[in-house]
Formats: sequence, structure tokens, C-alpha cells
Amino acid sequence: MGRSPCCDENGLKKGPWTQEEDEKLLHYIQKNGHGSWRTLPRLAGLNRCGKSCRLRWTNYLRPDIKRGKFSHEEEQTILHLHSVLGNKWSAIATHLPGRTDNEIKNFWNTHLKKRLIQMGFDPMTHRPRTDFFAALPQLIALAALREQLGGGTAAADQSRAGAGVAIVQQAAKLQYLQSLLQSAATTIAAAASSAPSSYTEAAAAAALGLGAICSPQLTAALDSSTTTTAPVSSSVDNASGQLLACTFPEAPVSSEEDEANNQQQQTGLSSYGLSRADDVVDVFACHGGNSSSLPPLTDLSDAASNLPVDGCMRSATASFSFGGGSSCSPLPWPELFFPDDPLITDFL
DNA sequence: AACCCGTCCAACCGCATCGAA
DNA sequence: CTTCGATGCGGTTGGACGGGT
Repeated sequence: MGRSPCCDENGLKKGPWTQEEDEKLLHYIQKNGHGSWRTLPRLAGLNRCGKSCRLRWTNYLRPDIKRGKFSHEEEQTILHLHSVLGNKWSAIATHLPGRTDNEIKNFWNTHLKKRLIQMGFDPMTHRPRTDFFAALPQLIALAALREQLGGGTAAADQSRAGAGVAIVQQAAKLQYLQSLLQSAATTIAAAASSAPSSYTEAAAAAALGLGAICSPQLTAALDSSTTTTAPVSSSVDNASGQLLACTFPEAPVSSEEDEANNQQQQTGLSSYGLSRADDVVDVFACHGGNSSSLPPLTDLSDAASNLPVDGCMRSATASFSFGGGSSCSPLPWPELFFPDDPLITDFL
């Protein structure tokens, strides 16, 4: 229970390791193994605490350490495993031979986390963040429009009475809806274009779904290159929004399965599942999967169950419920613009 | 050339966990 | 069962470095 006092001891060197120290440590471990880290520094002739020696060995000197940039596959593995395991860096590291937990942690904090945030994903939950401000320009414009059209006094209303005003108001409402939907679809498509492939299928599918409502052109553009029965997860090409096949080379299902399942159930961490087929794992498992699949990582099944049978669309759309949950209104303050319109209110 | 700022990453710190006494 | 030492793990820090102004 108690804390190790080793690093509190005075007189022990701290800070960066010198080449001489490295050589001593490497030499000793190669000859004797590390044995007890506590006694190792003394036996190896190092003025360091055992903890520091262990860290230096595991993170730097170990001969099987892989150096250099993370490959795309490694990135995908990290993203996926993090969505399942959370910040269990050591557990994640066991699936990436030659990579240390420290290295993965650093890579996550400096690259992947930021990228997810930029894409509008919550890096902890791997779910889209609610961003009310995305629709703010439309809200402001519509508020101004509404003010002009019918937001004034009763007298003013009377003076504008007539079918003409009503028609214009309806047109404004429709414009508002289309504007918001278009904006959402475009945002998703843009996010997908810079996304790691783990995320792009959901984004593309969600954009497709929204596009179907608001923009036939966008829908056609996305749909023409979408293969809804693709056997593996897909990604969206940066330039064109085309869906590209992308396999997932790790098979991270292991002893952590139980823990992962628990975590999924507790937090609804991810919008995608995990399935296995001949050492190729679907990042999204949105095409049916098989019996060994982990259960869905999302608690958004309500939203998903209302959608077409296509599994991909289901999981993807579930993950892109813009309100941040199935029970929330996906758009901010609908009552502001459609106070008396139950249809619109329900829709929103 | 000097400064600023952001990024990267090795290393540290402190808590958690495990196992032996 | 309790205590305590050893180790593991995750969060955080701080220095090196590079690019921009």
C-alpha cells in the first residue's frame, strides 16, 4: 500500500540519462536480468533509484523497442483500443509490439487527441461533441429574419396581415431547416475528410443520412461511392468524400474483453463495435459482425433502432445524434423559431 | 539575430495494486 | 487479517527543438 520511498532518497541522480549510465544499465541487465529493480542500481553501479532504472529500460533501452513514427495501422489500433479500453496505456501497448505505454500515451496526447477534438469528437468518449455554436450563424440570421417578418407588435402584424406574410414565414422556416441540415451534413463530411478511418464511415453515413433530407446533390455524391455492404470498415477520401476500404490488422480482443465490456456498458464509450474475422477486425463492425463481436459500445440503441436495417447506417447515425444523446433535441432552441409548430418541434 | 510559441518526448511523481511476511 | 515493500501505471512536467515573426 505504502508509497515507494526509493525516489525520495537523497543523493540519487535525477534527470536525463547519460550514455555512460545507459551502458551500465544495459550491460547489467543483459548479463543478469533486471531481477529486483530496487537492488539493481547498486549492483549495476548506478546512482539512480530503481524506479528510474526500470523506466529507462522499459521506455528506452529495451532491445525490442520500435522507434520512429507510428504507422497508419498503429494509429488505427490505438484509436480503436482507446475507444474500448480508455486510458489503459499499458493494455493498449500490449497490442502494439515494440511500442511502450509511454510512447503511446505521448502520441495520443500530442496527436490523436487533438485530431479527435478538431473533428468534433470527444476524445474520452469517442462520440461527437455537442456543439451548439456550429449553427449559431443560422440562428442569428433567422432571428433577424423572424424579427422582420413577424416578431413585431400586434399592430405591425395586422398591418402585414395576409397570405403573403404567411408564405414568406413558411419559406423562412423551410430555409432555416434546410440550412441547418445542410450545415450539419457538410460539417460531418468535412470532419470525415480529415478523419482517421475509424471515424469516417460513421461520419460519411451520417452525412449521407442528413444529405438525403436536405441535399440531393450531396447525397448523390456520397452515395455513388458508398458500399453499404463493404466487408471491412471504410474511410472517406480527403478530396472527394469517397469511401475507401480500410482493414484493421490488429485483433485486440483478449483478456481485457470483460473489462472492455464493462466499460462499454458503463460509459457507452464508443459508437462502434468490434468484430473478428481471420485476424482482421472491423473498426466499426457495422456490417453485422459475428457471434464473437463485442456488444455495441453505444447506449444510443434507441436512436439506432428507429433507422433502416442497414447496420452501418444504424451505428453511424446513432453516433451522430447531434444533441449528444437520443433524448435531446439536436438543434438549439427550436422553440425560438417554431414555437407553435408541433411537427417541427417533434422533428427537432 | 533574437524572441516567441507550439510540439515533442523523456522522465518524474504519486497513487494503485500485488504479494510476501 | 494486516502490514509493508516492490512494482506497475497514468498524469504531468520541463527541457530540447523547430518554425514563424
